Formats: sequence, C-alpha cells, structure tokens
Amino acid sequence: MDFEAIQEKWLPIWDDLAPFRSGRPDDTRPKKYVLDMFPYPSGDLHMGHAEAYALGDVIARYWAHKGFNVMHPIGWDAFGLPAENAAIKRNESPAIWTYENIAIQKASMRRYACSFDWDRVLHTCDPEYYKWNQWFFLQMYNRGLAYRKDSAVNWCPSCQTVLANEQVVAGLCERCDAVVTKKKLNQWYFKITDYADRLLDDMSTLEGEWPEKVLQMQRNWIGRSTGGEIVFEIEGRNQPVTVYTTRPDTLFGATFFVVAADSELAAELAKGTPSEKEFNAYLEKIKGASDIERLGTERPKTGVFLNRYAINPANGERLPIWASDYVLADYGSGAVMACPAHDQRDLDFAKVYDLPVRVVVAHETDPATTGEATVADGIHVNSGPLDGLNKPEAISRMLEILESKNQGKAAKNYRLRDWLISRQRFWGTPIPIIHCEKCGEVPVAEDQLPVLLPDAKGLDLSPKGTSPLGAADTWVNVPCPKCAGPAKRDADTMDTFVDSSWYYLRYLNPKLETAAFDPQQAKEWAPVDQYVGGVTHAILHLLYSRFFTKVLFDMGLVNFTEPFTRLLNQGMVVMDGSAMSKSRGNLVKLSDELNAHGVDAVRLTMVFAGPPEDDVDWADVSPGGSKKFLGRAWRLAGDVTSPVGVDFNSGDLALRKATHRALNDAQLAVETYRFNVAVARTMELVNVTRKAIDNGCGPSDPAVREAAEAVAIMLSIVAPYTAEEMWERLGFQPTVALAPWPTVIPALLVEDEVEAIVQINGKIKERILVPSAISEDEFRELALTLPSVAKELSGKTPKAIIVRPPKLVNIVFG
RNA sequence: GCCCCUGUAGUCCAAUGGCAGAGACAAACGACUUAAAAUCGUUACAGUGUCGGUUCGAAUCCGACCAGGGGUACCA
Repeated sequence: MDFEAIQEKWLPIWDDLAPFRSGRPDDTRPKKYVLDMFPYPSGDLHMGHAEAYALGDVIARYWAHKGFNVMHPIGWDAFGLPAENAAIKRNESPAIWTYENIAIQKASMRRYACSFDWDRVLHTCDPEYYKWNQWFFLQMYNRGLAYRKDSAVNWCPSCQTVLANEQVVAGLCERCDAVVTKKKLNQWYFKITDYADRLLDDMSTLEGEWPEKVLQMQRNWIGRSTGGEIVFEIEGRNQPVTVYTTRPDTLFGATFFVVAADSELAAELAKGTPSEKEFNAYLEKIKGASDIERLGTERPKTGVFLNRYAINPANGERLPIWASDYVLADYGSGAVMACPAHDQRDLDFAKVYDLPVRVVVAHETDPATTGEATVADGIHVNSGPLDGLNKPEAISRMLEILESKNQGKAAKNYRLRDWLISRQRFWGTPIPIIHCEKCGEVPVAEDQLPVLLPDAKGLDLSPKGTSPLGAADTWVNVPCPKCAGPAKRDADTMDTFVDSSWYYLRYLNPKLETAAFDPQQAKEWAPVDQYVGGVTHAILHLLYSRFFTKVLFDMGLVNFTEPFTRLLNQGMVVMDGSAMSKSRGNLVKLSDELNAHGVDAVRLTMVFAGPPEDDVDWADVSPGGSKKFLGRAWRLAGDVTSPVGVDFNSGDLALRKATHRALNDAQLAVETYRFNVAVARTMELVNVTRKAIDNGCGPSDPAVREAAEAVAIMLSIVAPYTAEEMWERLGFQPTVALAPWPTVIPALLVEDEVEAIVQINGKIKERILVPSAISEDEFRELALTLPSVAKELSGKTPKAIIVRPPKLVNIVFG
C-alpha cells in the first residue's frame, strides 16, 4: 500500500465531494456542532496539532456516520505577538507572515484529512472579523462593562513592553529572561467580575460534561469566599476603613491592622506622621522588588508601623496600623484586620515585629509558642458575646452584632480580577475609542467600524513601551466625533483572547456583513456540542468565552448561557517523558513522521496511544505498528469475494456476532471518549475476520463482507485514506465518510452460552458453560449439584450463596 | 504550603464491585526466503505503588501513606 499515492488520489476527490460542507439549507439531518480550538499560525502544524485534530476528527466523522449534519469548522487565531516579531525581523507587515503561515497550515490540514468545512474559514486578523471585536467592545462600553483605570502591569525593562501574565515565567520575561517589574499604566478592562457569581454557579450545568479538572481550576480561579465586611474607625481620619475577612469570629483576637503598602490608603495614612520617611523608603524598596523575590515562599514578612491606630469595633481597642506588602492592594479594600493567633500570615508578621498574639479559639497548642496559627474550628474564648460558640455560630453571631451597630455585614469576595484587555502592540484589534481633550472618551460610531489598522510600512514596531499605533500620525490624529476638535485615537489594541471569545459564533456565517453573527443560525447550531482543545486554555480562554456568552445572553442575542456543552481536553505530545523543544533536542517533526509512515498511521497512532486526555509519549508508541495494522485491514477488503448487497443473514454466525459486538463496543467507546478502545475493537475485528477468511468460513461468506464493510467504516473515523481505499475495493462509490454506521442487531449481541464460574469462599472451584438466559434458581441448582461442589457441601450448610446469573455463583461458608 | 489527577506485564494501555488481559509495542522462537526486509504463526511476561478498612467478593469503593504529574502562589 503506497500511502503517498493514495493520499494524492483522494484529496481531489474529497475536495470535489466536500462531504463535510454543513451549510446546505435543505439538509434535514439533526445538527451537531463539533469545534476544535483554532490554531495560532506560527509556522507549520506540529505534533500537538496532529493529535488535537485527529481526536476532533474522530468525533466529527463519527457523528457524520451516525447521520448528523456535522458542522466542523476551522479558522486562525491570527493576531498576536509572534507575527509582530517576525515582521520586525523581516522588515515587512505582520500580515504577510501571518497569511503565509495560514496557507501552509491550511495545506497541511487538507493533507492530514481534517474533516473541516472549508466554506466556513475565518481569520481573526481580517477586518471583516475584527470589526466585530470593536462592535462588541462598544456594546461592553455601553453596558458599563468596559472601563479604564490605572494599574500596575508586568513590565519587561529589556524588551520595553508590557507582558501578559502568561508571558511571565517564574518572574522572568519568557523572551529575554530579564527580570520582570511592575509599571503603572492606564489600561482598558472588561468587567468580568460582575459575572463572577454566574460564572461560578452555571458550572453546575457543565458537571459531567467538562473535565472535572477544568471546572476545579475555574472555581479556584474565580475564588469566591464568604465572610464579612467590618468597619474600622481610624483615629484622626473622618472616613472609616472597611476590611473584608473570612473570619469575623476572630475579631476579638485582632491585635493590629495592616494596609497594603502600595495602596493609596497607606500613603495617605503615612503622610505627616513620624513614619512617613521610613514608609517612603519601604515603598521604594518593595516597588523595586521583582516577581522573583516576591515568589519566594520563605520570604520573611516586612512592614512599617505608621504611627496610626484603628479602632476595633468589637471592643474599642486601639490597633496599631502597619503597612506591608503581604497585604494586596487590589483584593478587598487593601487592608486587613490582623488576628495572628488564627492566621498564619498575621502570625508570621507578628513574630517579626513582636506584636501580641491573643487566642480567641481554644486549641491544645499555643500559636505564640509553636509559631503555627490555629485555623481549625473550636470553642471561642476571650470574645465576650462569642464565648462558648463554635466557628460557624460565632461567625454569624458576630455579623449580627456588627450589622445591628451598622459596623459590618456579611459579604462575599472573589479572587477573580477584571480582565485587562489593553495591549501596547500593533498586530491586534484597535480599540474603537477617540480621546478628546474637551469631550474625554468618545466611542467611535458603530457605522464607522471597522477602525482599520494603519499600514505597518514606515512604523517602528519594535517594542518601546508605548503602542506602535501612537506613532502613526495620520492614523492616530482625528477630529473628535463630538466636537470636531483635535483628538487622538486610542493607540492600544485588544488582547487576542477577545477574538477567541466569540469566534464559535462567527463560524455560523463567517461572511455575514451586517452583524457579528446571525442569531437565527445561533439558535439552530449553537451552543457548541463538542469542544476539543488543550488544557492550556482551561482557565483564560474558556472563562472569557463563557463571560462573553453570558453578556450576549443578557443582550438577547443568544438563548443559551454556556458556549460549550461538552469539552474534551487532549493531552500533549511529548518525547521521552518531556515536552518537545528545540533546545532539549527532542523535537519530532510532524512532516517527517507523515513522510515516513503516512497520514493515516500517524493519526491512528495518536488516537490509539491511550486515553485522549493523557499525554502521548512519541517514544512509547509505534507509528510503524499502526501502518502494519492498516495494511492488514486493507488486505481484508481485497479478499472479499461476495458481491455488494449480498444478504448478510446467511453469513457465518460467529463472525456476524463478532462484527456486531465490535460495532456496538466501538460506538459506545467513541461516545465516551475512549477512542483507543474503539481502535482496539476494530483491530480485534480485523484479527477475527482474518482467521475467518484463512481458517474459517472462507472469503466468500457474506459475513466476511459484512465484517470488512464494518471495518472500513470504523476505520474511517481514524484513518480516512485507508478506509476510502477499502470502501472502493469493496465495490462502493466514494465516499465512505458518508456511509451510515451499520445498525447493530441486538440479537447478534446475545450469546447463547457463557462460561460461568463457581466459587467457594470467593475462590474459583469450577468453570461451567451455562445458557446465558439461565434463571437464578436454575443457576444455583446447577452449581450446587456439581460433583466437586457437592463434595464440599456434604454435611455443611453454607452461610450464604451469592448467585449472579449467568456469570457467577459464590458459596460462602462461615 | 493548598487544591486536583494518575500509579495494572519490559513498554503503552484494557477490564457496569464478579475468571486481572481487549488491543498494541518491544522480546524470544518458528514458517516463508539463497539471505534480509515485509508478511504470517507460536510463546513467555504482572496479581494491579504500600498499609489498613468496607464487602460473600476490591485493580475498581473508603482512609492513611509513598511516588509521579498538573494547577495555584501571601486573596485575609
């Protein structure tokens, strides 16, 4: 079997037949939307793509065989930094590099036999696409969900650019390994925190449909906690400060008060005090601290006493106020009540500065001497009205007391922060806002969209800390839409995660000019029935897309609140136990593997390697073995001598049973993501059929044809070229991709007789053939009258006899 | 530190609480061959990370521990 020739033979035929076009209006088949995460066009496809798309293809092709109108689109996540870097290096527009790579990847996907609907392709860098990013931005803006604020962002002093969190690896810039620092910039945000509760609570509908791991990661990321807000008066300040705590029950144990050193509150409190100088010096020190230092887990606590006091609302005590960097400025109110006996961080701090530790929850050990804060439940002491209560009782009692005095209330808090979408980069979606000295922020009118990117020619794209767009004078300087005075466009571009948050809807009608997507089509196709992609996107992309979908629901544009009904995370392809990389020298090139073994063998190897969510170690698998198997399957089709349409009913019963058992097991396996098992069933059927041909019913038996046809169809979800060849050899017209999955005949799944085991005290005594329909009484009787069993029984009365027809009888003696 | 996942033949992996083996890789031997490759056939290989518990019965359920992997990083 010459796979090169076979590949060349079928590609034009598939182009012609386009079996996976899903847009025909007269198509009455039920719809199914299968979506692979779209690739970033950096170079050609690699082994990771090969695995992901092989798995997505199994699912898409399977449902097509099962009679569904499957939509399986592909596109490119085409904005992003690598294009910009390539552009700088090659001194040309990022667009050229991007579209070149898209063409390369597209050709590889075609060769890889991906069952994509090539009529639905989209590229996020097309103005026709990013126009709608801008439109969504304006909708967000109008709904109060897009806003600007100053905040400290990751900054690489060497590259002179802002970095996303994902680009900071262990405190270092992923590109140049410089130590990343923080820089304060005015940035755009989407208010995802408004949706925190819904993002969390709606996950109950994804239970069992998404990997538990992903749901867990999202829950942790959102990080909802419950507790209370407590109002502290500050001596010498009119305004009180509210702090959030999960442990209002320990308020009587508070011995000091801490504000985030980098917060405005800290600066204000320090001002004019004897501590001001010391505070400023401290602030300088921690501002210079890199993430590396910050990441040190054993980092000792530091801080400055501000010579100010807060009043504990529970007992009127004066609490010294400290400023420290162990309190985060952007969580809660940037200030905490410190109860060292029952909070480890507070205890660590108290130990450094010799602050008092007061136990309010009784425990065998004393935190002050052990250095271990006691966080467990216990009886409250030294706490006035809370004495004698346990933790939950004390929490609600304290909240009642505070509430009655207007000094606090129950509250929730989230770890989730708003989504920073500004990027100081060229190759992205321009933010459709114009800044006017007189009118302030003015949104671009919807009918003026898209705000096109300027020509990159002549622009300096090299990173320098400000957006390259700002230097495009003719582009950036525009009259204010409101007052016609001089104004400037916002020069930042959007995070590319905006692009991918709604692309699944654009596929429904990627050429639509009047809207981002067609709500009617969305009703018919969306949400996505099956999403397939890497676990690397477990948090950000999936969370953002869920957020967008909820906003769209609130806008009345879609009638669902979750974008992806089922999610499959495939593992990575690794080599010798570790991720492939050039520097490690363990890179396996996909094109080499394809040239050596053929597309089908590589796809089969990916699918057969193990459960899809596990990593595939290319050192552990055998594309050569896959190729051999494909040859065996293919030869089967050539051996069949009975004609197309022969009546299978007269075929060899044993082989027919094997065929229907295999079909049944394989479909069950595919539907539960056990693709490797489905392949094993196919291999089993091939082996059985081979034996039937050579040493059994012979090649002319109709059951052999039935089996070979089943193999072709089962194989076509994994190895489309081989399956197509088999289908042709079996006398059919192309394409096997549209052949219906054979209907499993239930009667052929039933065995007349099965081997049962008889146990005595759980140990196997006998194996007997019994009718599979045997009744419990008959089965028990049969087992008990076996000579060897009867011998054991003589004179003794069993304590219990467990009968599980038709598989097992267990006779238990005391 | 906290949270999650996974531990089954030499290797990758299967087994609704019911005979540990479906499938494959690698190995050994054999057939074919002048020989090799390819192909075909045969064989061998573990008692399921450890300890305890539940059960008539545990790879499977529960608990502790060990090992590997992943997520997260002072979130009050």
